[in-house]
Amino acid sequence: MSKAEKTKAFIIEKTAPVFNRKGFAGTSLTDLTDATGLTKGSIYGNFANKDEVALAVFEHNRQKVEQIVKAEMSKYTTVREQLLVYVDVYKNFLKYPFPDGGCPILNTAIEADDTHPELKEKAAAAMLAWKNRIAVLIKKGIDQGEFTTQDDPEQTALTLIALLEGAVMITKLTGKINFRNAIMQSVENMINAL
Amino acid sequence: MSKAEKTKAFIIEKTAPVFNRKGFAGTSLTDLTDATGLTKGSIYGNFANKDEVALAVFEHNRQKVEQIVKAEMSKYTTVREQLLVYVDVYKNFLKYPFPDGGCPILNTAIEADDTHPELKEKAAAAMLAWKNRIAVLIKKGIDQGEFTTQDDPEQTALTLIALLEGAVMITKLTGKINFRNAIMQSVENMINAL
DNA sequence: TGTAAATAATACCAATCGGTATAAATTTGT
DNA sequence: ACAAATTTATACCGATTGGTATTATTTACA
Repeated sequence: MSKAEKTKAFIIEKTAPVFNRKGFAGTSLTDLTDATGLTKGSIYGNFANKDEVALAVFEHNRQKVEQIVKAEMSKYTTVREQLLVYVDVYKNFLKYPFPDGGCPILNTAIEADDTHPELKEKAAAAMLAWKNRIAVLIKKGIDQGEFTTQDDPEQTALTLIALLEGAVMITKLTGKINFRNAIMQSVENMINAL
Repeated sequence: MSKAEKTKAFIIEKTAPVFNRKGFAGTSLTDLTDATGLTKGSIYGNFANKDEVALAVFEHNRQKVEQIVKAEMSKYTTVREQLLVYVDVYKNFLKYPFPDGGCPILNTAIEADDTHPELKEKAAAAMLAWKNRIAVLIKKGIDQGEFTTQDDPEQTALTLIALLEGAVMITKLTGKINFRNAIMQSVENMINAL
């Protein structure tokens, strides 16, 4: 890992929480220099522009969530237990190195959908991959005889994601942890009914 | 309605879609003058600053959604039909004068939660009011014997909102209308199971 | 270790940011 | 219709925006 690669990774790591909290438009180059302690010249020596930093940061945050879920899932064998990992991670995200500022897909989706095509595309791809991963898992559960549900796996996957992201949004907005617990209870019921 | 009041309403109406699409940080004063055809002086003669315009715009967009739902609900008598109005409105929002840029509560929640306390507070209040309205409606359904569910009305209300907002987010991000239909089917099933 | 190449810091750029003082134009109440 | 009050437009402010050319420093390789 060369010096440049290290610095690049350093910039991404330090600015990730800023972008995820303030959004792309709300994050200035001064925010980036403040967060890293580096100068503008140094940042622009490693990235072409603000967009490139933001895209790399999104990727970084996305992978962070993916890794947490993957690591937790590997602890379990049944599909049901593995699906319930999402409930645990999104309910107790403080336990994990979850990205500061909340779910990056949700944050990016809302800000970028009308303003930043490149970021929107990245978030959309991440969303589709997420949906497919869950749908495949549910299909596996059905094929293996663990689930008896007649519902379409894709519909269930999308419903699950909507609930998780909705819960994150409502909880961050209102500050009511009970609200998250209530919604997560619904998710749990849904998974247990499969 | 004085001239000033008319202009104020005009500014709010014309800038509402801009704020709802671009967000607070992403909307500049130039955006406001472009959208209205007015000058900076004129806008600042009616509002103290950008924040005041944004707060008034949020209120405007919020009321727009509220009025649509209220008007639709008045067409029905059973609680179940009234709850299903949410499915119809959020599924076929193009049929209605729904705010350009999507659900203002969702948009404001995501952008303002870490950046703009005043806007966050407004969005949080709107969210709580929304949740209470649905919970009261469900309780009414139970008391009148229309619903037989044992579930906590507040939990159901929160789950419903999470699903609606999650569906909006996923659909806007991916552009897949089928995704919205799938999630809305789940909402419908949930309401019909009450 | 010396040197070429890559990286980082400095200093600067035009453009735009939110905001305001003042002047012009338009309402408003009489 | 007229004067007073209000509303709108003009012209400007300092600060900050994203970005860059140049200089200084460090790294990497022979």
